[in-house]
Amino acid sequence: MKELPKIYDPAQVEDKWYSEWTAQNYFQSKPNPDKKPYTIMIPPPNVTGMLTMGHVLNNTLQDILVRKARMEGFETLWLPGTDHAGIATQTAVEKSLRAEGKTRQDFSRDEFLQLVWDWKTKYGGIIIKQLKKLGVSCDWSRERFTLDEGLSKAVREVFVRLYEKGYIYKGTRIVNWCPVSLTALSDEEVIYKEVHGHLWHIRYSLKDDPSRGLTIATTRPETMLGDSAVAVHPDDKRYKDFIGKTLILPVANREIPVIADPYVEMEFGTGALKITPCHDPNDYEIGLKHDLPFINIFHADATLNEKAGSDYEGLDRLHARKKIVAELEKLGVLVKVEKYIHKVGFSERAGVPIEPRVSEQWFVKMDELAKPALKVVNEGHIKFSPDRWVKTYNHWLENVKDWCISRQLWWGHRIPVFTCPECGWQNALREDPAVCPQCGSKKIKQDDDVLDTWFSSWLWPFSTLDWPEKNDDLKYYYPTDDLVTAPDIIFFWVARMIMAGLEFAGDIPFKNVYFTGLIRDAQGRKMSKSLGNSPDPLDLIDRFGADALRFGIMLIAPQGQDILFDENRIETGRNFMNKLWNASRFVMMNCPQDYNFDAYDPHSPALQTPDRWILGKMQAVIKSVNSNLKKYRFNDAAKDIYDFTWGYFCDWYIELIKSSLYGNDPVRKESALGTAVYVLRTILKLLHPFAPFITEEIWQSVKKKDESDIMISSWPKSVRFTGTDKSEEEMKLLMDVITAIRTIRSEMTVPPAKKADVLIHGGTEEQRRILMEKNEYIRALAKIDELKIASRLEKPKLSAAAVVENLEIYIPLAGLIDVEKEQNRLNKEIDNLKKHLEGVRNKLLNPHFIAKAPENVVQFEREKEKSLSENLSLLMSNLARLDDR
RNA sequence: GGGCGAUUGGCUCAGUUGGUUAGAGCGCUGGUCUCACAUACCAGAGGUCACUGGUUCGAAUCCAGUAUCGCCCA
Repeated sequence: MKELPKIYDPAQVEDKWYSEWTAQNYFQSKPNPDKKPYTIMIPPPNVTGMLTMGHVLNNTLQDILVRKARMEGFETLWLPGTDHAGIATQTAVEKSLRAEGKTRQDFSRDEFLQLVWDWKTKYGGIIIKQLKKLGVSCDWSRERFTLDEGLSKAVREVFVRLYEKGYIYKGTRIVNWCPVSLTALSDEEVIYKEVHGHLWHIRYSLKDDPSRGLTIATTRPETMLGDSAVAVHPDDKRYKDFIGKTLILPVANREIPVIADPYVEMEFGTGALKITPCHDPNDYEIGLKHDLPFINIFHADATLNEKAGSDYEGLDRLHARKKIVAELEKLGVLVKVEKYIHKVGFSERAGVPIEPRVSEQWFVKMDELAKPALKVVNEGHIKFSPDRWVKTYNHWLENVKDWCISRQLWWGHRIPVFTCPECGWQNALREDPAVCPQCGSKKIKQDDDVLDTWFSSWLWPFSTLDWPEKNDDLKYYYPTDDLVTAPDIIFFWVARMIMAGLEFAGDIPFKNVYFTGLIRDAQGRKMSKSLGNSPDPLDLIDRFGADALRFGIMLIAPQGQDILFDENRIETGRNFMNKLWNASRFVMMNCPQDYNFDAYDPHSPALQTPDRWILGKMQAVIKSVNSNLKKYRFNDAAKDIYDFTWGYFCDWYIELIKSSLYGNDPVRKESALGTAVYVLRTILKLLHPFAPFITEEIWQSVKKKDESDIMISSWPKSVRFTGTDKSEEEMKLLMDVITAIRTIRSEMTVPPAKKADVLIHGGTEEQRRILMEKNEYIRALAKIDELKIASRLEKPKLSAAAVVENLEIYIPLAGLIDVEKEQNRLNKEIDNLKKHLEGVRNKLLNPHFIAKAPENVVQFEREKEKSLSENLSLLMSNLARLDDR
């Protein structure tokens, strides 16, 4: 037998097994009519992204589901891939160009795209490599990318179908504009953050009577250069006679009307609202309604343009704001400045405030797509877990707005709409035309914009299976089974995938959605690059091992709750792996060279009480792990395995069997060793989805001759063994007695090396029989020299006492006993019992309780009362006799 | 403004159908390098379950309200 190191070193093991599994093609899946499929599509990370703790959580969860399904005999496909992350990737490339003093406009579109592809090749593989470090069992032969040929074909097909159906249209609208990325964004890409700003109160005076005027309140004074009106509520008595009059806009000195609109909130600010139709979505609506002029004062990069006047042209938003506030002050029209906290929309990617901008964009009509998507979730065809997310989903879909899908970028799927400048023909096409289909002009031109990245992601569950091509894969794997994702992309992605699945693939894209929590730092803050509070998972893997990271995260990932990350959770994971390693080392050290792993029979009558007991506990843990995983209670399943392995198998069972292993009885030795191996093998299987590497490594030493690797082995089944109930009872008594003796020893500070004598008396004949029969376990685990068990024994002088289930336990401690200490100990125990007993008696004295509580509960309390009072009197008499020296 | 979630030892969290003295890990205290493991072992201390009311024989658990914190939407 090879001597194993005392400390488990994951670095020696993890990469080795990953290469082995890959070499064996274990992750690869092919449609197999003899097996049921189990499919998960990975939420594709950004191709140029780096692995975050969120990815670790999300992908570990998927790997657990997938590895378990594989062991259960499903034809398992976990399909991986990445998305092209339009804005993020293009921004990254442009940034690197800027470092060389260049912009994308210095290149042709094709040249620039080549640069992005180069960039993708250089950095694109990183996150995939990182995922492999984590141990995920994806079918890499099927890895997809949202911009690859097949997926692009799907995107184009979908666009054309929607266009032909009239669901895609082009329109001039006010949209969310990112002044850094210089593109439109969808509503979902805007994040609202609380900002400490100001509310400036500015007086606009009447043209006809400058002594009178209206005071408006605004958070963005610089936009007043684009004002077209001031609106008041039609019922607002204060302003009734202003309606229809003309105001002079300060600084710009333009004339603007006062209009009435019920949209204005009378209570907010001054009740008078400046209307800037080009720079606020609500003002835009009012502008349309009242046919106001639209004055755009911003360039695309949110610097002011010539319409803002020569004093302001070229300034950015914030400089213009400062300047105009100073000017208003000088003019004496700045009435008041209040501090004001309000929400401002920021660009999700660039992190700057978005600037509403009127522009021509492409939209998808959503209302018809939303209806069936609502239905399948509300009728339970797709289940959300936790199910409270259904409400959020419903709310969004019931109020869904049209989706702005055009982006003013180059990196992405170019919108397949072609226009002929000669004859005005326009259409969306599946193939690029050489000439205008109508007039034959060669000047036919494709739209310049690309599609929102999510316009490819929403097709992911079927585009990855080569839709629109009809093939066996699609038929076999679609609909997929589980989707694991974070709730922050429920609108971006989950809802849209459901719509797309129903509309294009003709069925739901998945049956279950599990929403993970978000990982936060130990102070509860979101992990972010700017805070620098996000640990690098690769660094954690280096230090603790992937298994420890995975298991540690699973232990702290309660269902659907946010997770506060703390490194010592990963330490707990590492310690557990080490514990398992050493327990396995112990078992193997006791296996003879030629040990036959096939010979063991868990039903053998030769098995001892501890053997049957641990088999019973194992039984329970298999059941519990199964039921918890079914309910997506990953942390509970992890804890089941942890508690069983550490708390029962290591702390008790291994200690209990040492006497058998080191003893001379071959039958007992065989039973103990066989059971230990059998239980260990089961632990490894149960743990394998959580900690694939270490379990595979250990498995090689305990597998049977004809068995292969653990990752393709079979999932443990619940089997009933005989005699587990009886062994459970006996073991409980044994463990209680051992713990009681240990407690006395510890509290009386009997040195662990010193063996003590113990006398046990009282109790029932059956109890004494059990203790007699198993006395060697008590001797070994409680470190006892002489053990006497009888119905009546005299309490030795100078001894400490404990009571367990009406058995009295005495430990003679001549020379060691501290009478006062023992007195305190007994008194404390007596107080405890008294308090408990009082509660029980109060219940029993309550006639309503006796009358209304179920019979078994009443009976239970009666029995409790009996045993508590007996224990109490035994302890009290021991206390009384303490002075007998 | 609307919705969702959280509040349980010093910290982070379990507690599933209301019923045993509310559990765990970390931290803390005392003792052990005991021949698998000091990344360990043994023992212990520590909680009026945010607050107020209600339902019930019985509430951490169900209901209503309040407070604080967080998230989403407008």
